[in-house]
Amino acid sequence: MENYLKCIYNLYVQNDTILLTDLADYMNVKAPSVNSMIKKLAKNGWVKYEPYKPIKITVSGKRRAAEIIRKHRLTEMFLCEMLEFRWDEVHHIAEQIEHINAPEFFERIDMLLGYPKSDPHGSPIPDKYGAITAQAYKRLSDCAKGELVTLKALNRSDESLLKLLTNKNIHLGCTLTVKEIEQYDGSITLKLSDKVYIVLSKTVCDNLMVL
Amino acid sequence: MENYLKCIYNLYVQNDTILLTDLADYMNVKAPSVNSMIKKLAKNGWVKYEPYKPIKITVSGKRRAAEIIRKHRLTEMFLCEMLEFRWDEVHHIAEQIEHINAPEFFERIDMLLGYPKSDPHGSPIPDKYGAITAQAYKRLSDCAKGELVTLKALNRSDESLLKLLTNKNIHLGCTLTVKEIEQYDGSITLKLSDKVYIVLSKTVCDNLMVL
DNA sequence: ATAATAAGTTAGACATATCTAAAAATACAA
DNA sequence: TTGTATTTTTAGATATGTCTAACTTATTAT
Ligand SMILES: [Mn+2]
Ligand SMILES: [Mn+2]
Ligand SMILES: [Mn+2]
Ligand SMILES: [Mn+2]
Repeated sequence: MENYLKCIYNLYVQNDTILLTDLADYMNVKAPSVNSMIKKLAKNGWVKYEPYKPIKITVSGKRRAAEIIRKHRLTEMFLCEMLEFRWDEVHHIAEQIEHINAPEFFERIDMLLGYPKSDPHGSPIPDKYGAITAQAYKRLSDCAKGELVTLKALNRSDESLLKLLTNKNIHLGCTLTVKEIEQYDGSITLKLSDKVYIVLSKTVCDNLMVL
Repeated sequence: MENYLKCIYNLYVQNDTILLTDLADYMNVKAPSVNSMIKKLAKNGWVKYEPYKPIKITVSGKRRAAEIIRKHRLTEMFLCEMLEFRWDEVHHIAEQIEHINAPEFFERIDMLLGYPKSDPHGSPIPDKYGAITAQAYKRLSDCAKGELVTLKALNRSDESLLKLLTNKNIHLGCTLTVKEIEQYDGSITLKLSDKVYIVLSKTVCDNLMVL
């Protein structure tokens, strides 16, 4: 249920109402599984369900989702900061630890980390009341030629994207100058440092959030 | 399955063969639940099962149990040492985290803690191959009048026992002198420090392992 | 040795979470 | 508007882990 709710929340951020089919795709289950789970979530008051209508997350659902996302992101931060994992190694562990029911545990982790505001991928960590501070970042792919920006967060942090970025020496906080934008496919040539130039595809740049 | 196996291991330490009924009691489930679970554990080669015979844990079962116990005890140690939880607060959290499937996670915790040999209750932490170093401690209740001993471990670490000890200022490593043994009920008067004398019941002393 | 008690097993139920196949409702498009 | 495609739902199966009630086997005591 927690994984469903988290997924619903993520889809909701992109689009107010959610198609059962999309949820099934993201969860890697079939439509009937989602259909029956949604009814349970609705019973808990976390989503609004009416037959044949798209799914809507409720206020209490958002709060509940934020709790789980908070645990996930605090865990990822803990793994990177305290246990020195790389940013591409933490997600699958956090995916498990986020379900641990022990508020004091996450409170202590939070304290130990000095109350971080974002996770190792730049995503905001909800506070313990479920409030998430919106980030005013823009896509690197929306930047103009000549702009100098700082990498602040990733949109989706698939392991393969993280590895690609690591290989190219790109990390949160690094500064990028847009040198060239290819009209044909939207790929961007960036200046990373003094003599280091790299080319990133549009697909990659869509997922890099900068300021 | 992991909780069953851990429980089987704990019972095995006390008694080579295990009664299904005892396991049911410890697991807080009914006999038919144990009966069906035992068959699954047997399929995995972790226990030997023959109808109407007592349960025997196999070598591979012991190794598997030790893995889980290792995760449990490392977690408890981490909670006390790094997150500053008290020894009576850690068990229920460890009971959950022991099921996390992420060997690298526990390796890092182990490293961060400096490869501890025992948990906050003095129980030995199995190494990553499942080997447990036996402890040569004796019960405080088996000590003679006049003996001076050090508290090394607890036999069973129920939250209520831990709280009782904390209230009386007794912790691992503290030295105790046996001053008086009451013939009637086996209760013991101990000298804790210069002018601090306390009385502990036989039941408590049975669970205090000393050297 | 027999009866009583304890321990273990089976059958059948329920809850959870998943699936496939088929049916129903809705949306879209010619 | 009418047919096609998409989305959602239902029915029925499978798997896991639990339960109660009833039955069987083993142990213990007289
Ligand atoms: Mn993640
Ligand atoms: Mn998860
Ligand atoms: Mn414990
Ligand atoms: Mn457990």
